[in-house]
Amino acid sequence: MNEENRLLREVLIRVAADYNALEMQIVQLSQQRRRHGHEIPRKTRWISDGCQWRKYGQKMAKGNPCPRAYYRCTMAGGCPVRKQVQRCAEDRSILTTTYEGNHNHPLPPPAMAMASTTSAAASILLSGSMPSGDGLMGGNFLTRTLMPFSSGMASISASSPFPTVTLDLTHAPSSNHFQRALLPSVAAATAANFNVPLQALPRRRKSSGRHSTIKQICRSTSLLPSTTG
DNA sequence: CGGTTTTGACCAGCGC
DNA sequence: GCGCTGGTCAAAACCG
Ligand SMILES: [Zn+2]
Repeated sequence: MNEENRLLREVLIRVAADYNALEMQIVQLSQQRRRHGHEIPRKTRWISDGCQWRKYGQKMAKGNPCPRAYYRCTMAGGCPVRKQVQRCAEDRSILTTTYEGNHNHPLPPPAMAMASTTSAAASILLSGSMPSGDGLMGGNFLTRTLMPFSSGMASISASSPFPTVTLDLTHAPSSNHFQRALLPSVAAATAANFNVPLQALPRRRKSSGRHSTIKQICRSTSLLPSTTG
């Protein structure tokens, strides 16, 4: 266990390093373009999750004055990813975003890089510490995994029935870039390790079929007004 | 003009 | 079976 933890730590540190490098590259590139007058258009600008979302519904919660919005990924035809966003009633600054399913198409480069690395980390973890008896994630070991990484800025917990990851970024620091990269990473990791055979449900309406689900609870620092996110 | 948001209708589950 | 409720459709409005 200790050995695995050490290994995991190294992997995570590596992830962090990769992310830092990528972010630096992005910043440099954007600055260069700004210098050259080639400002990145709003449309193709970086989106919160790295994907384009189309809103397809909104419902008012019964006892809450905060509506719930439903989005669908429009980056590729037939991308089964859905997303629903809900604001907390009392604390308007808290958003709860729920992603369901995994993308059908490649993600943007930074997210992809992070995703692959994170996936590798999760893979190592699974093969190493998991007794592989139940085949599913055995409790909170993903939590422990990403704990040193987050160290108070995010907590990850998983539930058994089907891949469900809950990120609580309520008190995250100013680096919300990190969140943007972390989210698709976790998504891809769960997709890679808990590859559920999509079970061709004939257009079921309810009962969010067997997909990996990711809940993200975060404060809306400046993230909320993201138009398509 | 194309794509997205808005917004009421609609429809399937589910509890009673 | 009935009505409530949450999720989705689709047409119109909206916007760059
Ligand atoms: Zn997608």
